[in-house]
Amino acid sequence: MCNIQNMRMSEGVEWALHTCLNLAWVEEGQAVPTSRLAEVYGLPVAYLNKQLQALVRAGVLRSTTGPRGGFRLGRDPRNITLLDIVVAIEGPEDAFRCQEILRSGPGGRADVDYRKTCVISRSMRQAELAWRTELAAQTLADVRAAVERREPSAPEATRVRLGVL
Amino acid sequence: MCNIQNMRMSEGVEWALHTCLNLAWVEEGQAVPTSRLAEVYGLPVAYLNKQLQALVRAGVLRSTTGPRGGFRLGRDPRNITLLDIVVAIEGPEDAFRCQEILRSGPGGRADVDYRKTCVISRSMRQAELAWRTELAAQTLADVRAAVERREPSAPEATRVRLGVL
DNA sequence: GTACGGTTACTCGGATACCGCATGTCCGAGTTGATGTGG
DNA sequence: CCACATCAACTCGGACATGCGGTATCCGAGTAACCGTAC
Repeated sequence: MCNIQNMRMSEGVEWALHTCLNLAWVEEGQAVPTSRLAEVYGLPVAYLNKQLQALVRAGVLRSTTGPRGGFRLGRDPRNITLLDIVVAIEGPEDAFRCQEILRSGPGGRADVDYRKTCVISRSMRQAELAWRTELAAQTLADVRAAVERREPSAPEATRVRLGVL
Repeated sequence: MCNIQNMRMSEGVEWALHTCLNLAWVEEGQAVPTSRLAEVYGLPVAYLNKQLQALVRAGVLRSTTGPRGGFRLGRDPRNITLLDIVVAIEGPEDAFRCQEILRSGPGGRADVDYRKTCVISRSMRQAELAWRTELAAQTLADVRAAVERREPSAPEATRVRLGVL
C-alpha cells in the first residue's frame, strides 16, 4: 500500500520539450515530419503527433501538410518559454484545484470566492506561481545555448539526424 | 478536443489541508474521529479516512482506535509544513518524471544519469524545487495564525463543531 | 525547352479503442469505556 | 462502597470494486511535388 504515483505530468511533456529543442536547431523554413522527430528517441509516431497538435494549437509550432510537410517552430525560440510548452500539453489549469469545500462548511456563503479568500488556497496558488515563474524564465533559446556550450556538435548532429540540410 | 485536465493533484490534498488545520485548533490530547471531521465539509467518510491514514504513515497525524479514538496532530503545528501534508498524500515523486529519453537518442549511453546531465531535466527540477520551497516555508501554525487574524472566532467555532471541549 | 494538367504519395488532423490508476466502498481487528456482579 | 471481569460499541486499517482520463492507434482530408504530355 504505497501510493507514490499521483500528480504525474504527462510523459508527452518530456517528448514535447526535447522535440521543440530539436526543432530549434533546424534552420528557418524547414519542416520536419513526425516520423523523423519520433525516430530520434524511438517514440510512438501517432501519439507524438497528437502531442505536437496541441503545440500547434498553442502557437508554439506551425504545421504543414503534404510532401515536404511537417512541423517547425511557430515563432522565435527566444519567445518560447518552457512554460509555454508545458501549458500547451498539460493545459492552463493549476495542479491544485480549489474545490472550495469551505462553502460546504460552517458559515459557508455562496457569494464568496473562496479561491481568493481561503488562506490555504492562496498558499497553494502562490507555490504554483513560483513554479510557473521559474519555467517562464527559461526560453527555448536559453536551453539551446546551454546545450551547445556543453556539446558544440549538437546542432550539426541534430540537423543530420532530422534529415534536414 | 480540449485536454485541459491533466496533471491534477488529488482532491484529497485539499481535504487533508483543511482537516489538519481544524485539528490544529483542537487542544492537545484530544482525538477526533473521521466521522466528525468529514461532517464539517460533507465529505465521504470512508475515503477521507483513507487519506488520513496516509498522513499517519507520514507522521503528520497520530491515530487512536476504539471509543474516544480518532486522529490528532502528530507533532507541533510549527513543525508541520504544507509540503509535509502534500507529500503525504501525493507522494514524494516529482510531477515531471524524466524518462531519460536521451538514452534512446543519438549517442545515448547507459552509464550516464540523464536526470542530472540533461539540461531540460535540470530546468524542470529547478522549477519544482521552487514550488517545494514555497510550500515548505508555510507551516500549519502560520496558516492557523493567518486565519485567526481574519476570523478570531474560528478556533472556538471549530472546536464546537468537532465536538471537543 | 517550356507550360500545364493529372496523378501519386505524403503529411497532418481528429475520431475512435484500451488500460491503468485515482476514486470510492466495505468489512474485519483491536481497543477502550461501560456495565453488572461479587466481595 | 469498591474492584474486577465481561461485554458491547466504536474506531481505525487495509483489502476489494468501479469509473474516468491518459495512452495508444487508426483512417480520412488535404496538399504539394512529381511526371508525363502537349505545344
